Amino acid sequence: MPELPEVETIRQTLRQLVIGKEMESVDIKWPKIIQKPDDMEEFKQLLVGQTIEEIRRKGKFLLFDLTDLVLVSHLRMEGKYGVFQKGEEIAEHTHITFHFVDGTELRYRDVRKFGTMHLFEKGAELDEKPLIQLAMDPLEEHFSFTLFAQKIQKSERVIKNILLDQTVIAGLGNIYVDETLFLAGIHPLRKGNSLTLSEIETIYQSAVLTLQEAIKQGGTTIRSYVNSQGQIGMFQQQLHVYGQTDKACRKCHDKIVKMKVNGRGTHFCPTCQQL
DNA sequence: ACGACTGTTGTGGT
DNA sequence: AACCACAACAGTCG
Repeated sequence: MPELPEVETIRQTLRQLVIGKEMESVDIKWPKIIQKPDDMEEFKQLLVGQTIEEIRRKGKFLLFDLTDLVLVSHLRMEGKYGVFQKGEEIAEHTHITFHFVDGTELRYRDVRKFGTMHLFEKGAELDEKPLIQLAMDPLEEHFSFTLFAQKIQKSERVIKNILLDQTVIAGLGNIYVDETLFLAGIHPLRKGNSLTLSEIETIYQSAVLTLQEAIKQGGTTIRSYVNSQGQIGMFQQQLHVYGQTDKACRKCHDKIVKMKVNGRGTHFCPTCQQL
């Protein structure tokens, strides 16, 4: 489900609901979500008494800064957070519940159970999986365009695949890669090593614009995404290519085409994005 | 009714 | 290095 704009919206909505809250206990219904530590009892024990001080985001990861620890959470396809009063009805597919001392609780729901959580000592989170290989995300202030361009220009892979690679640029998923390439006017099958510096610059700027606008709209809801307050996103109304198969291109009125690239559905305008 | 497809990522084989 | 098939799951759509 969520790509950078959805995760950022979740971060912003969740912050207001849980900052300053102290955990009393944790319930785990689907242990495989907990990747670190290995022992789920240890995960629970470590969290007791920890207070949520801040929530950060890196790419599609949420980082909960706690008193002494950092909880790194990836929502994969369907992960969601919500805050409830103790005793409120528990929605289906609720797998993890963080009980706070004030009687509220943070619940993690995930229909497909693909999400992951890793718990680290403060400061260690960037030196190990899953964050160690993660590239910078394009909304970071010190994003290195030079490094980004180098990685693209020495690659034989097609640009669609490169942009989905979180070790090259973090935060883009299937929706925003297709939208970024449309805005940039670049065909998804262009090889990395065929792109000029100027084209890569255009791609980077298109990504930033697309992501910033999507965040303004609270993300994209295709079928199930909601933020931490249960609200859907609005950016789906502004999609130019993703999910627009056979519709008229909003720029040139040619038909949007869908094809498979590396197993992923890929949408583009054959007129605006030529090889 | 059933296979194909889905906003993600990791692994193992070639 | 990089692609493919497949895996983890559950729901929806044609």
